[in-house]
Amino acid sequence: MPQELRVYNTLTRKLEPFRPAEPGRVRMYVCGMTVYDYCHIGHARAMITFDVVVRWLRETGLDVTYVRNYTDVDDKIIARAAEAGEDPLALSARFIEALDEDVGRLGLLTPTHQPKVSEHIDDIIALVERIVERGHGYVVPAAEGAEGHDVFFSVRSFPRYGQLSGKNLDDQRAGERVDVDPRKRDPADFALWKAARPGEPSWPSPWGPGRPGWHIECSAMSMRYLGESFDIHGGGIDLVFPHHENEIAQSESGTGVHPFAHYWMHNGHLTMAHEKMSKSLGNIVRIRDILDEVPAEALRLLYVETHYRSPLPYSSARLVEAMAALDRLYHAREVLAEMASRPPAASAEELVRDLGEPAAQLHELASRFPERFAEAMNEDFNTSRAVALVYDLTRAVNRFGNNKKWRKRSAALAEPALAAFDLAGRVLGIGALEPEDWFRQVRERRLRAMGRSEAEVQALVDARVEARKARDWARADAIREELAELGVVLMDTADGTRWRMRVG
RNA sequence: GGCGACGUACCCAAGUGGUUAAGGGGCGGGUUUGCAAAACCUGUAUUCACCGGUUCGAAUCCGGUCGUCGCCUCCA
Repeated sequence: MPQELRVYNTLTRKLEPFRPAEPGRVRMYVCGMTVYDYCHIGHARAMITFDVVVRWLRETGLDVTYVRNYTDVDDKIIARAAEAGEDPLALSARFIEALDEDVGRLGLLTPTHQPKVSEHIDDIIALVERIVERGHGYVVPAAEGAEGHDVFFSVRSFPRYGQLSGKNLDDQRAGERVDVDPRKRDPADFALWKAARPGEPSWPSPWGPGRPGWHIECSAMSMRYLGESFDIHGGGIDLVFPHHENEIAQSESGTGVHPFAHYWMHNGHLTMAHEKMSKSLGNIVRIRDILDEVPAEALRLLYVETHYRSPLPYSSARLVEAMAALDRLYHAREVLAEMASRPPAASAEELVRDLGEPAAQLHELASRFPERFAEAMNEDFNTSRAVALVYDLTRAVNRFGNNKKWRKRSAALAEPALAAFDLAGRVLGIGALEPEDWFRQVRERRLRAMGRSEAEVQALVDARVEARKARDWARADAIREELAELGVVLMDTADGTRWRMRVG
């Protein structure tokens, strides 16, 4: 490894050398989704960000335990279920299924553990009890309409409160926008346990029937699978406050162990026309809808082209650009496949000596790729730089491959280049497909959008081939025009006519 | 009001003290082609929002101005 991995830690606002508590082993928790609706492409950014993090950590040989939860007990779920007249847990189960489907289509790794709140109520109750016993939580009678008691966390009992988000309790204007619950000792106190109202899902507890507050589930579930102190805690930047701040406060108060998590990583938001994309603004694009339009790799590429901490302005035009770039990348992979299919005629060194600059450049870029890639990834997961390396290699391959004779004797040069693409594919999830699979995915989606069938296009292509054989250029060009209107791009090569769908 | 981030070419986006300011898309020119397409070559920022300052040297550090955005309330 050329250099040690450095990670930006929200807690210290600095790049820090990454050193897991147990050498060789990484424990990582990422806040997953509250499952009350279909996931949007902003959620996809968070999931892809941490997917790449896990992939890179594993690539460097670390044994990563990766936990991503489903929050399936929550006020919003209850509200949504009430509207639909559905059981809240049935509703969340439905959206967990949908989420899993999206995750599969995005090509995301399956986390080591995917705990659900509803299956960890005992852990949560036990943690709340510890917090209360240690004097950081207090029990108050339930609000009107509910029976039993609520339990609140006392932020003033935790001196480090505000450390993660850089907030000072005395500077906040709690209560300015929302009325403060008079039962709270401090406006910033938050619920650990909520007494149940009639009809709400509830579990028995020492404080009467109720359910967990919003933040406690992540504390309890991360401890269950990773212990009371672990390496990385991730999530969207919007979770820094209050969610993660509260997680730290309640976790460390309950266990007395510090730190709860060593490295806090937060991904920047996806924005829509300079606006945050969120359910409350109603400007959401669902993952599943986008994946009907473009292959998952296009979305992944769009995401990894920007550093994970920067805001990412989304637009469908950028998705088309990403597809254009992938077309070029897969062209290179086709060239490499052809090169590799021939028996090796010479060593890489001989080829470099005989074929000059294009061979030398290809050899240099391919053989040094792993080290440069590692350098980029080790700098706080600089996928932007890593992607640039892939493009550099892509160009070198295509340049070399423009010489048909060279292709036939250069298996030795193809090998390290293919290994480089494999590495990028494993870690970034781009360029990982077989070229024909990529072109097919684009073709299927575009044809569907145009309402055309492959056979229909093929018939026109065949007709044009006949016209060309007869040297009837006018007819051939007319057919090409017709195909162009369907978004079909033709390529007349020595081996015959091929066609592709235009990406945009 | 508090806290924080950002402003790099036509668009997107790396670079955060010192070789010619990565890379992608687009656009112009060329090679190739029956003509195209694809691919490749080449041109696209003497300059990094603006103004001061520190320094031998700054897109990079400091101060100010303008602008955009986020968090402080549910949010990936």
